[in-house]
Amino acid sequence: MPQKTIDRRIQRTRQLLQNALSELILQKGYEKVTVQDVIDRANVGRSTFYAHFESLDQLLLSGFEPLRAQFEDFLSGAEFDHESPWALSLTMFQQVQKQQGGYITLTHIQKFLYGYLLDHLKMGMPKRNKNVPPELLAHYVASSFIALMTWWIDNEYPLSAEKMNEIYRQLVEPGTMAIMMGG
Amino acid sequence: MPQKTIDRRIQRTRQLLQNALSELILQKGYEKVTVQDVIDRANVGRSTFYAHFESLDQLLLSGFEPLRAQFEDFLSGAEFDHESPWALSLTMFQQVQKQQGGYITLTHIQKFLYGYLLDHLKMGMPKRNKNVPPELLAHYVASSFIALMTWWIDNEYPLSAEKMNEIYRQLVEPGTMAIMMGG
DNA sequence: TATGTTTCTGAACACTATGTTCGGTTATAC
DNA sequence: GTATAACCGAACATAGTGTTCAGAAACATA
Repeated sequence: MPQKTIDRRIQRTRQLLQNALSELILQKGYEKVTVQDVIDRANVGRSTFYAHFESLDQLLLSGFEPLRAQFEDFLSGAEFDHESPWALSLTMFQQVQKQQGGYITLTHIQKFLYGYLLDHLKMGMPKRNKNVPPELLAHYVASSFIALMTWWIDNEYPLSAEKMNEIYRQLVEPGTMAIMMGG
Repeated sequence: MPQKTIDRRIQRTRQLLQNALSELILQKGYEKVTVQDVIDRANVGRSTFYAHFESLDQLLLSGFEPLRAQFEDFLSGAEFDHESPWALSLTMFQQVQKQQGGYITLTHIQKFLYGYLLDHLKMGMPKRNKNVPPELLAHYVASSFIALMTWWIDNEYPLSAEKMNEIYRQLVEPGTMAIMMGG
């Protein structure tokens, strides 16, 4: 049973922590950020931090939640059941650029995407071709996507999302299709 | 001016530390290994560790050195100047499997490979096609390779190096060639 | 605006790890 | 055999983690 309203202090605290983490990640990279850094910058008590999150990872994930939920909705929507998995990529490029997600979250997107692709590949792939495990194919398609996304973010979005998506498909689709149709 | 012989104690200490690190990585993954773990298992004094390496990362890198040097030799050899970059991949699969390098070192291989590919792509690519930056192409080819390698290692080499190489080329070559020839 | 509840605070604590220092011990090269 | 270089390990300073708890502050609600 969800609360009607959430205590303003809670919202405030979480927001402060998330903002502090974001800024610190930009400054020195996630690996080097400590809980101490975050609570210092957010000006929040140590115990308060642990009352809300049990680790830095959790705090990071909590910020990613809206984006993740959005993708989940999108992926479970009926509209794409009969489309190929490729229909996803453009939206993903666009969403990531819009939200300026940063590549910190890409790991999570990758896992998510992998699971999705694996399902769809298992359905859509003929039984032949034991040669190439669907897990490998899904891993490749997801990894390639993340690779392009990483380059794109690192270089501060030098091309449009549409162009990136076009390149992605040009690169990945031919080889994948060939193998799926029975290499 | 390099030493004629290296003090046996030095060799012994470094070997012990490297072995200890390898074993610990297999047991619990690099991220969770501490200096304390390493010196305990190697049975080496704390100060001794720091006399040889200034961090765990350095110790890790030192173990990677032979493999890296080998690749460097290989890549700078004349024999492949007129071959396509694809000639590399099989050897790499084979080498990594032989040396049981583990994916810890893959980051370094990737950087290395990226530089190599970028050089060769800039040479071999017509001037047309400003659309797709060679940096992106090199990044993609290197990343895909690392992706397949990662999957292969994670799953404990379920396919032969030859088979992996074949799949890699089937997946990556068509799209890449199409773009290089002027997508 | 009074009240009971929830949240925040911050200091104290136990713990784990890092990296340095230094006097004493041991192995090695020659 | 001896000088030297490497090793040892305990002690120390530093820094981070995660927990606890009593008191202060903010909040929702009526």
